[in-house]
Amino acid sequence: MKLTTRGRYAVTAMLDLAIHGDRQPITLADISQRQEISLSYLEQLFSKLRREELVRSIRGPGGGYQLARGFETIFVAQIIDAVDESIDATNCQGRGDCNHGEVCLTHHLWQDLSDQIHGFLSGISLEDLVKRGGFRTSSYMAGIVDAQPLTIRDQ
Amino acid sequence: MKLTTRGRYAVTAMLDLAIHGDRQPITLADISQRQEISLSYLEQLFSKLRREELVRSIRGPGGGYQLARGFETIFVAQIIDAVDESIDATNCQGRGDCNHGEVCLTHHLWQDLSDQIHGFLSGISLEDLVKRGGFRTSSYMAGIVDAQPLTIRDQ
DNA sequence: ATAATTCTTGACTAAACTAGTCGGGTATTA
DNA sequence: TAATACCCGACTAGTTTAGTCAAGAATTAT
Repeated sequence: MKLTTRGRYAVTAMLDLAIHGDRQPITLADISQRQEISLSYLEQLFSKLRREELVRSIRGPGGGYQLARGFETIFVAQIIDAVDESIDATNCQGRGDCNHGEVCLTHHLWQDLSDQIHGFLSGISLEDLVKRGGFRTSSYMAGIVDAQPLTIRDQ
Repeated sequence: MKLTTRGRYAVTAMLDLAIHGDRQPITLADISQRQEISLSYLEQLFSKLRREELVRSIRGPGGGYQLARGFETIFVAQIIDAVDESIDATNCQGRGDCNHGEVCLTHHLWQDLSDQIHGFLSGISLEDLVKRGGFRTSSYMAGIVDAQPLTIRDQ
């Protein structure tokens, strides 16, 4: 798993679909305008989302994209996994040869963290996001105060 | 907050200090050999760790680095914050102007995730890591099976 | 003193990645 | 047959990562 702006874009776009796409298909041009994401970039993302069967595409005039299944069965972790393909595992690749052929000192720590994050994001569906208007469990202000850039890279 | 291999290196190096440095100072050359991290790269990292007063340095022969305080009071989140300075908040910078001047659809979601991760890593001290030999709470095999690269970027 | 050791600092770099553009497709509908 | 909208691959500027290199300053041992 991996999480960059790309993943955020994908989740945002999927959420847009979930909100607006209950009847007719939604064009990427619409999503592009509403969410301020470049159209070409959206095309790249949706190519992956379609391959992972999270969305369905309909070509031609009146076409666009739809969720491939109910929004209560699509989870944030799945969306992120679809677009942020986790190419290389920099150090030990999940196997414990990070340090002189043995497991490195902090291997388990990152493993735990990985589990933690994956678990968290696997528990949040598009339905949750739609219904809670963004899924903040605690107060709004707490979020603003605590706001900081956040990045986690690699296995 | 931000988490890359740099953060992992830093935590690994600090853990090495916690394990080996209870009496005399430890040289970066030692850590470099034991943990297979480039010496020059370690120098960069420890420069930051020292500025954040997580370690103390002693120059000259017999010198090296020591933890600046007890290992039960140094937490993983602090180490990562020290080396992975979170320069830019790509989209809304923590303020809610991500989308047309309003908060973007998934703002709260990433906020929650950020809190989640920070909370998790703020609860783990070097002492925890030393005593549990890597801090795996669940079974070892579960970790191996679930092993995947993992990356989270930005606010 | 002076040599060896070890930290200290800054400039530089190859490789990778991100976010995005561009151009040319193909399917479908009006 | 023209317009719409998805589809796909190649290309790119900018940033970041992980690392090298070189010079210097403090401290200890001889």
